[in-house]
Amino acid sequence: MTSHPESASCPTSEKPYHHGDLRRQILDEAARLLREEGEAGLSMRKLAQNLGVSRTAPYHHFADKQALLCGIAEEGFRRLREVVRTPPYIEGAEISEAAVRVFVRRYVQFSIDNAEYYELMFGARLWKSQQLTESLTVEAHNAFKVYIEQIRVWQQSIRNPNIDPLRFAQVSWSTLHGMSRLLIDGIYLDATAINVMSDTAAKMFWQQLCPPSQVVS
Amino acid sequence: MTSHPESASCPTSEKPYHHGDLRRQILDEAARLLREEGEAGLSMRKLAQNLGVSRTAPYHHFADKQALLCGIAEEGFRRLREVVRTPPYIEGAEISEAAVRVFVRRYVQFSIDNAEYYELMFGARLWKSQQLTESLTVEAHNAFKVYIEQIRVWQQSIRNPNIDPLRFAQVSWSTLHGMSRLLIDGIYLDATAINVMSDTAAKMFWQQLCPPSQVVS
DNA sequence: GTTCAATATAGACAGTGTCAAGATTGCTTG
DNA sequence: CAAGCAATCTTGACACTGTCTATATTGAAC
Repeated sequence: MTSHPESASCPTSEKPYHHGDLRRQILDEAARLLREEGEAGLSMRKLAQNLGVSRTAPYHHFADKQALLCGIAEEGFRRLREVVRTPPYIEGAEISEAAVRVFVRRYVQFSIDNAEYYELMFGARLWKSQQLTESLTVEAHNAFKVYIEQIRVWQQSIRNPNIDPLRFAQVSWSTLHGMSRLLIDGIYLDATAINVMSDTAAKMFWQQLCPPSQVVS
Repeated sequence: MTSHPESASCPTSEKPYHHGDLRRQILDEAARLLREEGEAGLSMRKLAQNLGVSRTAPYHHFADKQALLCGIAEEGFRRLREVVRTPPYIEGAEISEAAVRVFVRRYVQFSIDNAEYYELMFGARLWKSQQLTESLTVEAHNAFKVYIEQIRVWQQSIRNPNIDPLRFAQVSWSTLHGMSRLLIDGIYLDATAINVMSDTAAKMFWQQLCPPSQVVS
């Protein structure tokens, strides 16, 4: 009576009791739901249903919804770190305005291409909750550190002692973050202007890093 | 005779059937809940209960929760407009870096002092919903227009034809918005650095508006 | 004084996060 | 190979949410 014909042993058709890859699939499906339906469209129950498991199955992989969101954000930070780290200039060569331009465009593009991650990564939902996962905290601080390091490299390349790397990092990141959010949240609607805006920001950064020494006019 | 002992005429003790000032009180209590408990702490039911009315009473003043949020955001935009509009410099006098500094500090301070409003005003919850109230849309666009107008005044005061007002408005607003969000969302934690950051941003803006024409060193 | 629109109410429904208790499985250790 | 154990999955239950419907009360207009 306990185990009958349809029980298990047929991994392809009938689902086995143990899913095997659930955690991974939860993360992916959750991101998909976020992207396609927004935060309101993501619920633990719908998630479970879409994956064909019971409502409470996800709770064996994430303590609660908050922990799941932390898990998604964590992946986002790993991706972002790669974007920030990849040098936009030829190794060893001096930094240029073009390199800054590439960097800015790359950041903004990342935030748009990974909007559902970005919103979580920097949303009040996580940061004001005081319930951040240990691993998320680590991953996030890593990303920040990489950014500051990047700025420091620029500064040293430029040899401009007037720049305080921390301050410049804070303000420039604010600009990137602000642009990203305004685009993601649907306040800046004109998507065709993204690159122009990015380049304007890059020019502003560049004039900070390397102020013009001559009058042009 | 219509008015019985407990009916009206005694506004202090027994509640009359018609509340009289419900819409106003809903807006205030909602903002209070948002501020003290965050978005998760705001529910239509709790709101009604706190005000001593039935669960569905608020629905006679706001079509749904979304409309209520729009109402709150609308008030925020009205406040913001005043902040942006108030000239930070002596009327008629030429703009100065100090004036820009005042402007930046004022914006950031507004976003912090009215964090619960700011989050709604620029949150995806409203802007991506495609369900903005008519009046909110108007109010928001007004705020944007005032900002751009402000930039245009600066540019004309400076007489720098190299500045494209629209572009500069977009990027500078991104910086202000980014700083505000990072502070509000609890990512930038060091509140003592707010003014320093603001001033760094102001300096960056100023160098854009009015690039130094001489080498200092 | 009657009528009407504005405002308030209780009842009901589907949906949510998540806790508790029990069922099923695969790995480990004897 | 057997037993046991921890990981995994399940159903049941609870309190809470937004919001629809139908009903009741009121202040003001005619």
